[in-house]
Amino acid sequence: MEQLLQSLKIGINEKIYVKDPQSSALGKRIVEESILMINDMGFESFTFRKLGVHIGSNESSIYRYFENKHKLLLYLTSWYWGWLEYQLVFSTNSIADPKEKLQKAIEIVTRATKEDSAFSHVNEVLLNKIVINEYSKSYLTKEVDSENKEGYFVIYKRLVARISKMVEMVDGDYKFPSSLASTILEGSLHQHFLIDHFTSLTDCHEHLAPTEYFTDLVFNSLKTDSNG
Amino acid sequence: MEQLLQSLKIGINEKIYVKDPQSSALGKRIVEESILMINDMGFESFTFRKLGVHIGSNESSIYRYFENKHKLLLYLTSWYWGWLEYQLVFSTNSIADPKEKLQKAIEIVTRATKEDSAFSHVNEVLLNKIVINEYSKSYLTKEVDSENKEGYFVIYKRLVARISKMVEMVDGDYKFPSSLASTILEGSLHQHFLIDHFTSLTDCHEHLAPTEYFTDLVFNSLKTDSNG
DNA sequence: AATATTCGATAGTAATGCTATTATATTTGC
DNA sequence: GCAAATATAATAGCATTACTATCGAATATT
Repeated sequence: MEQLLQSLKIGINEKIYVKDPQSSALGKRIVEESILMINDMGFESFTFRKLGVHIGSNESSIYRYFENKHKLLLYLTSWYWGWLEYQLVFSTNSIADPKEKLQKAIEIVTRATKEDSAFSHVNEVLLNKIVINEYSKSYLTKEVDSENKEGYFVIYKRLVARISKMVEMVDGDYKFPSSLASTILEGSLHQHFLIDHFTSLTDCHEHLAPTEYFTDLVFNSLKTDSNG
Repeated sequence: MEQLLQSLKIGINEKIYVKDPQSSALGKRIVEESILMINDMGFESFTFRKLGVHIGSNESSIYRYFENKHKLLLYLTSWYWGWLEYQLVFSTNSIADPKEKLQKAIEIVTRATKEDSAFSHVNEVLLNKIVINEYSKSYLTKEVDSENKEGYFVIYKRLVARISKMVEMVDGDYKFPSSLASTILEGSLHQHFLIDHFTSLTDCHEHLAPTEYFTDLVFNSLKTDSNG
């Protein structure tokens, strides 16, 4: 696993960046430190000027990598979904039984990221928190449609499509495989947010994870050989 | 219904505004026109200066009603949830059968707002769109916890609690009533967003509304007299 | 008629979100 | 080992944003 991950490069739409941040030390620092800063101060307060000061570099240098902070957020979240997709494919690949496969998929995408895999400059634990707190801001904009056309959300869409297909493999008659898949992904982020800030709005907590909730939700919705 | 609605005043936490916008003509115009503008240009591009120009009033006058545009968003969304709560209570009040009651509740909170009830200066159709596109920005901030303590989200929380209780009335053994309730509310906003911008991520559309999806999801999760 | 209250107008400030230019490193290709 | 290409740093500048403060005029209240 480690070796595989060492050589993993997540393919991100080239239009998202001006210059590939993976291509230089400064680019990597921008990604690395922006994750820490956005996590600490939130996306709204985060600016390229502050990032420049933080990494001892210049604001204008950062603009050579990303047009603006919105694009940086698109980059970071794309990276996260690509990373998650990789884990999903890797972990479910060898599972033949559709139910078991879907169960594993739910587990992968709904669990909290607990360990930084240390194979890159990206801190996945913090990035997971950024995705929970900031992802929806990347698409809740007036530019969604044009950015969608440009392919800025392909990785996320592919991930939903993969889960949707797994749902179909379990129950070909189910009417809402895509809605269910998007509910799992987006709903999981939401439940994790609720655990942190609105405990009264969720039943999930440390010992009853979102994974249990979504597993229950999904397998009660699908007719399987054993229960239908 | 009309008469009841005429006299309806949605009780919004006084800390959200500096001066009650319902208390003056200017206040009402601020609310009224901000809904149109946020809908047109999105919350990010919307500013008090632009609103001032739009309503032929002064920026500083708007600040006498709301500290900043974030508070205005909190006000608008609170108003929306209060309005929805009213409809929920009104429509489910007389229903005795728990399943039927829950079914009705799902219908109320997941449907798209299609008509402006015309009893106030608030355009509910546009406000519904604002909630779909902007609501999560009101809580995905670094200030959530303190604002939650101040009671800025009470209406929304009460709405989730109401639905959660209805779920419990249908199946007292179900382990995730609050998570399910929050999934219905938040997931519904998300499905409506997907219908508008990411059709491949949802199975819902004009003739298969989110209501059908969530009804299916909920009643498959709950053990009821008839199916369990 | 006196007095609050409200509102409009103007001004000002620090920060944001950039862009442009120039100078200095650093890498690389020969 | 040197020149050319490229990358980065430093500085400046600009329009806009998100306010705050002050003052006077209009309006409502008693």
